[in-house]
Amino acid sequence: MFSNALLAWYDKNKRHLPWRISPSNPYYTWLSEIMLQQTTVVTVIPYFDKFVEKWPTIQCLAAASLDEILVEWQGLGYYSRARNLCQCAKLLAEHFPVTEEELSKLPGVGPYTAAAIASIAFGQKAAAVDGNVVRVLSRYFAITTVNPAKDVKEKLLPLLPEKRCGDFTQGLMELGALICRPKSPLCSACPLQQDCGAYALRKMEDFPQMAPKQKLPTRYTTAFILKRDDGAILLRKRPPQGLLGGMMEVPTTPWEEIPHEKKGRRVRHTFTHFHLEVDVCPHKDIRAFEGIWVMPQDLKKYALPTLMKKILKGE
DNA sequence: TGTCCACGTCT
DNA sequence: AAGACGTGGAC
Repeated sequence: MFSNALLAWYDKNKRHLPWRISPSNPYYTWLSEIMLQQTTVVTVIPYFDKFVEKWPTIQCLAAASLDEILVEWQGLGYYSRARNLCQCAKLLAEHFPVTEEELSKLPGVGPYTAAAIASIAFGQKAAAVDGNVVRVLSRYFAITTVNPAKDVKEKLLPLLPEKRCGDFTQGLMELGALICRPKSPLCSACPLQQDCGAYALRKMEDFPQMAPKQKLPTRYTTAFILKRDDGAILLRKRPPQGLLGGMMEVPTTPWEEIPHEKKGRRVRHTFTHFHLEVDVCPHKDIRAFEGIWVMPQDLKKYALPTLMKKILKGE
C-alpha cells in the first residue's frame, strides 16, 4: 500500500531539519514553507535558524518592520516573499487558520503552501503538490501529459492516508529530494519501486515531461560607486514593488538590451528571466544622485541583494 | 560555459 | 494565462 510503504520509509530516512519538531509548531511550518518556495533545504537552514533565533514566536515577528525582515532575508531571493511574510505575520499573530481554504487566503500562501501547512502543522488531509511531488508521482504513474502538475494533484488525493497526513506529505517530498532525484534517481532504495511506472519502462528521467525553457535575454547597465572623502558610499532604496522591491542599491543607468562600453570592473548576474551585465564605475560627482551615505562597515545593516553585494565587493 | 533544480505565487 | 520574480550549487 502506497502510504504505508512511504511512511515506513520516511520514519527511517527523514532528515532532522530545524523546522521538523515534535509537537509541530505552526509558526515553524509556515516560515519554513515560505522560505522553501523555489529554494533548496541547504540554502534555507541558516536563514531559518537566524529568523527563529531573532524572532522566536509569530508575535515577535509580527512586531518587526519590513526593513528588519529584509535585512535578514537578504540573499535568499524572491523578495516579495519577505514583503508577504511581514504582512502575513501580523495576521497570523491574531489568528492562525487551520484549514487549507483559509490558509490560501493569506498573502504569499498559494495552493501548494496552504496544503503543506494544513497537513504538516495540523494533520489535515490536503494534497500538497510541489516540484518534488510532481516528479515522484509523474514517474510513479508514468504521466505523459506536458506540465503534469494538475494530473498529479488528482492522483494524489485518493492516496492521502487518514492518519499522519503531515508525515505523508513530508515523506513524499523527502523521497523526491533524496531518492527520486531529477537526475540519477536511486531506484534500488525506493519504497515505491515495485509499482513505479517509469521504473517498469526504465525511463525514469523521461518524467516529468516538461515544456522546453526559453533562452534568457541579456540586459546591460552601468553602476556608479559614489564615495565621499570619509569613505561613505551612496545607497538608495528601490521602489517597494517589482524587481528587488524594497532592497537597497547603488545608482545605475536603466537596464536595457544595449551593451555598454567597458570602463570599469565587470559583474555578471542572472535573474529569473534575464542575465545582467554590469559595468561598475567610480563617479566623481558625489552630488549626482540622491540617497543615504553608508560607511563600508555599516553595509551589513542594510538589505542588499546579491547583485549589489557583487558590485560592492571590495568597497 | 550553460542548464537545471525550482510548480510557487502574484498579477 | 502567461510573464515577473533570485539565488547558488550540481553537473
